[in-house]
Amino acid sequence: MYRIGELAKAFEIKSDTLRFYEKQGLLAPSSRSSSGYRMYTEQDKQTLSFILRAKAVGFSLADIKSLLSIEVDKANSVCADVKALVNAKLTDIEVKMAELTRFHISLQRLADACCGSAKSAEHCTVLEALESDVDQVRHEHHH
Amino acid sequence: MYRIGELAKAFEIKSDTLRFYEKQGLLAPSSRSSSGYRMYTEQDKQTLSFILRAKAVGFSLADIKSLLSIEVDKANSVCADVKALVNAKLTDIEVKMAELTRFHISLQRLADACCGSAKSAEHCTVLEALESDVDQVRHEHHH
DNA sequence: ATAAACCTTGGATATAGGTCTAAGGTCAAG
DNA sequence: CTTGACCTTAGACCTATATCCAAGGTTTAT
Ligand SMILES: [Zn+2]
Ligand SMILES: [Zn+2]
Ligand SMILES: [Zn+2]
Ligand SMILES: [Zn+2]
Repeated sequence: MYRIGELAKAFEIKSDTLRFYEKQGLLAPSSRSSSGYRMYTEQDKQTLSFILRAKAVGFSLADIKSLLSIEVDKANSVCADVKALVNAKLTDIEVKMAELTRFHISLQRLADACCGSAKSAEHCTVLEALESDVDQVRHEHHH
Repeated sequence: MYRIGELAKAFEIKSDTLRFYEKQGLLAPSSRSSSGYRMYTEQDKQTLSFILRAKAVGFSLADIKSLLSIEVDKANSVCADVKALVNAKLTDIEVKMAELTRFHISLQRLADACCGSAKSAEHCTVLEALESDVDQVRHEHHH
C-alpha cells in the first residue's frame, strides 16, 4: 500500500495530480487508512502506470477514462460493447502510428541527405524534405 | 494564392487558428494583398500541411516551430546543427512509436481475448489485459 | 515534541492551444 | 449602391490539464 506522496514520487508527479485524477474519476485509491489517508494498492499503481502511458501517447484523460470505465461498468456491459470500444482505440492507435511512420520517413530522409558537417546549411533542404510527399526528394547535396 | 478563409476551409480549421499560428511564429502568409488581406502561397499551404500533420502526431507547436526554424535560420546554421535537431526529433518519434506499439499489443490482446458476444462482460478482464506487462495475460474466457 | 507528510474544501494561477467578440474596412454580386 | 461574405486588429474568453495556496486540523516519523 502506498500513500499519496509515495505513489506520486514513484511516477514523478505531484500528489495534487493524483487528487486531480481522483476528482476526474480516473483513479481513486482502493481504500483509506483509519485516519483518512489515501491508500493505493499495487493494482492502483498499475492503473496509474496505464494512465500515464496512455497520456504519453496522446490519449486525453477523457479517452483514458472511457477505457478504464470498461472495468467499472463491465457488470452492466456486454462483450460486444467492450470489444467495440477497444477496437475503436486500436484504430486510433493505428492512425497515429501511420502518421508517425510517415514523419519518420521524412525526417530520416532529411537526416540521411544532410552531411552533418560544420559547413553552412544554406543549401540544406529541410522543408523540402519535410513537406514533400515521399519518394521524390532529391538530395544532390551541397558543399 | 489563397485568402485566409480559403486556406482554413481547405484544412478544416478556423481563420483564427491561422492568425494564431502567425502570432506564434509558425506560419506567416508570404504576402498581403493591397487591401491588407493575408495571401498564402502553395508553399505556405505545404507548410501548413506539415504543421497539422506534426500536431496530429503529438508535436507541440513549440516543437514544430523549432523544426520550421531550421529553414529560416539555415543561412546561419551549419549542417551539424540541422542534423542534430533532426536526429533529436527522430528519437522522439521512435519513443512515441514504441509506446504506441506497447499499447497496441495490450489492446489487441484484449480484443482477441474478448468474445465480442452479446453476453455480459462481467468476466471480461479488461484492466488485466491493459495493465499487465505483456506475455502473461491469461484469457480462459467466460460464458 | 517537533517536523514532515497527510487530510479537507475551495479557489487562484498557469500553460497550451485555440475561439470569439467588437468595431470597423473591403469586395463581388444583384 | 446595397447586401453579405470576407477581411483587419486587439483583446476577452474558453477547455484541458494541471499546480499552488490558504486555513485549519490529524498523523507519522525521529
Ligand atoms: Zn545539410
Ligand atoms: Zn551539409
Ligand atoms: Zn469479453
Ligand atoms: Zn465475452
